[in-house]
Amino acid sequence: MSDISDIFELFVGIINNFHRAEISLDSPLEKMILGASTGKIVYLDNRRDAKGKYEFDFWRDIFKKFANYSEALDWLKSKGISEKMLYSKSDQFPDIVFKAKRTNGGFTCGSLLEMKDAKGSAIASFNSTLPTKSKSLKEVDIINGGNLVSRITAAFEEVITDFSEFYSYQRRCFYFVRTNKANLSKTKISLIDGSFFETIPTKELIAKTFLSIIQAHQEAKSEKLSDDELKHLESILAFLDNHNLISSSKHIDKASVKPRLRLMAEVHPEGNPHSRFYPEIPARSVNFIFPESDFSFLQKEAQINLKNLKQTIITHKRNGKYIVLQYVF
DNA sequence: GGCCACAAGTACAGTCGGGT
DNA sequence: ACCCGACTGTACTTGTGGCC
Repeated sequence: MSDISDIFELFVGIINNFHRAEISLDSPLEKMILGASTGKIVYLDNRRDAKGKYEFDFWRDIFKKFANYSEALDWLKSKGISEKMLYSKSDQFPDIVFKAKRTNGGFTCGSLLEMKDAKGSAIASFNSTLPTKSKSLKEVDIINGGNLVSRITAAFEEVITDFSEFYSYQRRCFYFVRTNKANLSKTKISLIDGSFFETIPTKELIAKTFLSIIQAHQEAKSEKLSDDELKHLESILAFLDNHNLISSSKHIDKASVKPRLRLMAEVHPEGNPHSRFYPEIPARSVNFIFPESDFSFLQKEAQINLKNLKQTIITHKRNGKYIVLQYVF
């Protein structure tokens, strides 16, 4: 499993900015992230607001390398990035890709980050991407049904050799989640390791979803499928692992409308660290939640100033223990 | 202990806008 | 122009805590 030191640094940066009162519990999540992580972002989904609202020019370092704007633009165009894309909001997964570091064997760091902001106490639904503990850029492209994210990331990383290794490198996923943003006495903010939401593999989750639809029909019609038929179905449904192919609208012969399946996921309270299942996470707190298996990393980072942070442990019903670094207002 | 009011959770549909 | 994902809004259902 790759190093999470960059995500830890991001968290420390966010806490420091809270301390300096540069941000508060109701600041935009993007402002919190962008203000704490300069120079390590190699894909940013909302380049428009970053520049317009948070004084963060995603392309600044690229432009610095060229004598003038048009030279930079020519280079970007050669990488498949049009002028129109520079400061747009692409609405793709993820919100942010962090820079991967090279090791002698391959890569480390380079995590993916997705933000979820909700007025109520439930985590905003996952619209198109089922949450997982890790994904490669290749998988990201499949989810998005295009290669915009990997194109921009690759341009930033200046990958020339070993692209396929870079492309299939498994990056850890983190979720920056706020709940109750409308009520500051209840607000909770957490940077959460993706494994918290992945208790069974996505492929299995999709297969079981369709199986459950079939079973619901069995019950509704009170017609039983045989065990053999169900087993056969299960093995067929195991093919359905490509989210993009499921959710794209379907051209059906002779039909004048195109059915469009939307795979959305809503977080069960047991999988929501901000729910009553986890009283260790109080209102008005900012948390970093990561698996116990990363504890050795924490010890390595112990020299970093942690004096304002409380350290506790929560137990996920299915995934075991998670360490929580916590700042409470 | 049961009822009620409100909060939390669930399940959708509708809208908007970016990318191709 | 078309395709599709993110975001928004809301109605309905379930859970909970206070009160009689």
